Amino acid sequence: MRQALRNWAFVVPRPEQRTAPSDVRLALRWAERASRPLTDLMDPAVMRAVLQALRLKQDGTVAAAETQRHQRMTLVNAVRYAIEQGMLRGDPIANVSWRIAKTVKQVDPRVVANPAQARSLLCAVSYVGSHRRARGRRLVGLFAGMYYAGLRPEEAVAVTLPDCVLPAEGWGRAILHITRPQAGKKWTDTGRLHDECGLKGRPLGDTRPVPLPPELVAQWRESVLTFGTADDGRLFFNERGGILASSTYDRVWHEARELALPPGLLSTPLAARPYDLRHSALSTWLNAGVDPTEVAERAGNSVEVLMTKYAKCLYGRATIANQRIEALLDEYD
DNA sequence: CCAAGGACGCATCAACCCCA
DNA sequence: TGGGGTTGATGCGTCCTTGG
Repeated sequence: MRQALRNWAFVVPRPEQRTAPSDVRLALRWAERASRPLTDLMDPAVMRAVLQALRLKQDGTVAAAETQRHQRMTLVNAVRYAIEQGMLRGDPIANVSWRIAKTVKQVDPRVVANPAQARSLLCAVSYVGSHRRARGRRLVGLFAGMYYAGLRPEEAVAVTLPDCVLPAEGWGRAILHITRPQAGKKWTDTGRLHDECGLKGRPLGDTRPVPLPPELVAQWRESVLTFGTADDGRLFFNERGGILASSTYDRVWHEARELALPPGLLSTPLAARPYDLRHSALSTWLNAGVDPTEVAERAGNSVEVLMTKYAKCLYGRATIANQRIEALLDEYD
């Protein structure tokens, strides 16, 4: 739905003020008046021009392949609906031969940070912002959770103290069950910036236990001691105790990157985005020889996706496999 | 294997808040 | 009261599962 509404931006003139429901009606009426007849789409030349236009962004430059795909998807759905309503006789898109832009499906190995780089990045996070307001210090644990436990950002943002087992020594555990995807105030049921829903691709109420390495447990314990938790028990929160917006931690991350990385690495894709910490975590585990089934379980995705997505990052696995086979054969020598 | 579909993330600028 | 610190809104981009 959000995607569909987004595409109205191509039709509706950008409003100077917030769009109230009555304005939507006005906009739809305007679109009706300003549009060409639907049947014009049956002319392949017109259809081709429409497809061509969907390749561009509002500023006129070519959009990313995934974005092009989404724009086209929305059009295909609209056309299907028109056919269903008897407003079009045939499928105008089928008449136009059109190649969909190729998209990259694998993780770029250059984004993966090694443990030393990850540690210095996390350390740098604590130096971001003033010490008193602690813009960075408050978020060290958030990023640590993405790196040491492979959490997705929206999972890390939602972690609460009651869901964690944080022993003084050794491994801990967190039970993930809700996430806080950022949707925008206009689109949530509650009218707040974030929605509350179940884990990605799973029914509401489903949970995923995630083991927490000792280094992370220590980090989170310290965070709770220093900053406490939000009213609802969340470990990480903004200055006013609210849910962290992606723009908030993204800014901190970029400042930390500038502090931690030498100029030569700063311009590379190395850990460019917070999500790359998760990529780093998963590829590190796989290369350490952890069973892919176990990695997939901890990460919360399927083995198939895991292995195809991280194919380019798996340079150490063949060696490990060879060693294991050799050891097994030696045993029976 | 690949396209579809939906959910989520990131960049950037505007707006707001807080404190000296 | 002004300016730095911080969060919010929005358009574009990515991740990942499903189903043919």
